[in-house]
Amino acid sequence: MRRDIYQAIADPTRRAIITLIALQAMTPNALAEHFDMTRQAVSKHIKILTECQVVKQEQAGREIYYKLDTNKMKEIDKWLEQFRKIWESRFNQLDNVLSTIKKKKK
Amino acid sequence: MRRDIYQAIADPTRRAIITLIALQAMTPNALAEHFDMTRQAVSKHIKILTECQVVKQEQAGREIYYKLDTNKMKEIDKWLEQFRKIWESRFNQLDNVLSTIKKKKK
DNA sequence: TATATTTGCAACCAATTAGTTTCATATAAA
DNA sequence: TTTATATGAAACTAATTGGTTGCAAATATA
Repeated sequence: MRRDIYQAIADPTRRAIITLIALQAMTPNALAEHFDMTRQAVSKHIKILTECQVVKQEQAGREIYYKLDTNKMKEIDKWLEQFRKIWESRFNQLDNVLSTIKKKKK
Repeated sequence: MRRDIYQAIADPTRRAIITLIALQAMTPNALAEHFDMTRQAVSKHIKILTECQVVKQEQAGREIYYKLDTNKMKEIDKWLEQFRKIWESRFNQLDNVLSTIKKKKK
């Protein structure tokens, strides 16, 4: 099983979970209310996010609050760095201008 | 079939392809030489990247040069924006300091 | 023209994924 | 103590994924 941050964010439900807990720590039950699937399905996503170290947990009695661990998100940001240089370059912008002109001519 | 940028970058081979063509446009055959799999397998990855609009192609006789279209990469960057605010915040940094102290105590 | 090269596509297959239902355990509340 | 609630884990399933081989079409080269 591949368990990395890229695989973690590949699923739309997991991305939604990440966004939700980024705003505020939540229990699996509270999270599940936001989705049209069983609590167990959501829990499986949480498990994957935990394995990928995208979330941290905090036990409070029988409840478990999940919150975001931003370190792995930074990893994606770091990977994007190499492309940022390209899309910020003048050459690339010129390329975009040219393709816009092409589209207008059609 | 889900075909979005997040699914596109989920596979390590596809991420490698993206990095390679970001440096210079390449044909499928040239790309395939970098991987330990058949040319057809690489071509299938290229097809997915095309469907996700991560790559653009340029025909040159019977050869097809694939190059990166950075627009979709920007989309990831945009999604990360909401978390950037968190990991750059003082509160989060304090949180990291505290967890570092905890680890040291162990 | 005959042959070689570059490419995409279809059929197939094993492993993985994302969901389900069922169940066990731990904690809280009556 | 009994009952309700919160959670995780296991077993199962259908769909998807990532690879393979084989083939057809288009273009280049001898």
